[in-house]
Amino acid sequence: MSINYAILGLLSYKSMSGYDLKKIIQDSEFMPWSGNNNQIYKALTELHRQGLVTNEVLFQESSPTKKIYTITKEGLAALKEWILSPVENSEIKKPFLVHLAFAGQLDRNELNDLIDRYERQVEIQLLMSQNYKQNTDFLSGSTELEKTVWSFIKANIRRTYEMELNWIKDLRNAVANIQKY
Amino acid sequence: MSINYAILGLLSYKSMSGYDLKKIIQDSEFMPWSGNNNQIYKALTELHRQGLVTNEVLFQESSPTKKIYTITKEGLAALKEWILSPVENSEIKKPFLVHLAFAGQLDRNELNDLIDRYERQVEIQLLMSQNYKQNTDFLSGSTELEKTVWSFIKANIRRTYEMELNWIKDLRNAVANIQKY
DNA sequence: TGTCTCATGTAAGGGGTTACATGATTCC
DNA sequence: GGAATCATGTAACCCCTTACATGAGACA
Repeated sequence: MSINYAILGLLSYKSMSGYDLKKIIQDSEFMPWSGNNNQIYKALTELHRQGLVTNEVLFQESSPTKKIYTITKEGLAALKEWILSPVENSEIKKPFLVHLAFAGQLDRNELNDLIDRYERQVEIQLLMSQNYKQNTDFLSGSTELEKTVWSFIKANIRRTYEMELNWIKDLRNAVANIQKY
Repeated sequence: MSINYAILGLLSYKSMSGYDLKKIIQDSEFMPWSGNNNQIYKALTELHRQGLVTNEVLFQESSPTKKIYTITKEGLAALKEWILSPVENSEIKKPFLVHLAFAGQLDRNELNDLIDRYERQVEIQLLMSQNYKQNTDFLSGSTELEKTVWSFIKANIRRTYEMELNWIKDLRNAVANIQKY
């Protein structure tokens, strides 16, 4: 899954600059790219070379010149083809599970502390994902279908954190009920 | 989070060769490394250089010579320090969510098909994670604490897939109830 | 005065991936 | 005869990350 298709997808909603794309991708929780300059500007150069986007240079007073990118009909076709192509498997990295796997090295207090710290970490992530007022309202605003899928994307993230919090509580109880250490 | 600590952790359970470590890491669902040769053998060379492991060369008839790695007391100290160090945030990459974000490009049938295919994909992943008889029984076998944490690691993965399947069902219902496309 | 935002781009380095290399034994 | 397992290692490549570079205006 290349960032190029995510960029095409965002441009299918609205024409915008590399800088705008960068902010959206960086702030998004479900797009798995950091959105650093190198990625964005290299991707846009490549998409332009392939004729999937065009750009219009916009001179501004009191701000740097920017390039507004617009998706072409070839770009829309490539986007649709990609959306329907096989979906890569999810990748889930939870460093906590690796720490936990070797909890045999810890005493009771140290393990409880590790679990407590992880719980607070996940609570913070859940709060941030809920409080986050996206500057991407235009992305979820147009049709009823689009509103639905974007709300479900948010719900997917929220449920992931909620599941994790429930699991942590069960883990803590199970650990507390162990007699011998 | 470096693979080096995962290797130290595995060696804290049992001394073994790079080849053994490779198989365990490749087969494990929660250790986020592919476990290719380059990673494993480079990590072992580095751990050896740092004095965190020692190795013993073992000549065999009818099999290649192998090196059995054993964790040192410095290695155990480094491992424990790492387990108690701050846990990195989880990273969750779900390419399906990116496809879904641009579902506005699809008609009803195409979207339903996309959802159905993802559901089957997750069902298969859930089945594989359940049916998987680990050759790492020795890892979960020693103390009650270790048995508990390893069963919770498995449960975490299982619950992740179950949550996803529930979410897919809700998504399908919500999409079906949309009148206008 | 220093930091933030806007705006685009480059350079260096680190980590990961696949593929190559060897060679005996076992299984189909 | 061909593939898989055991076993260790190297080489080339790609992607991603951080940091550098420029420069004006706004805000504290």
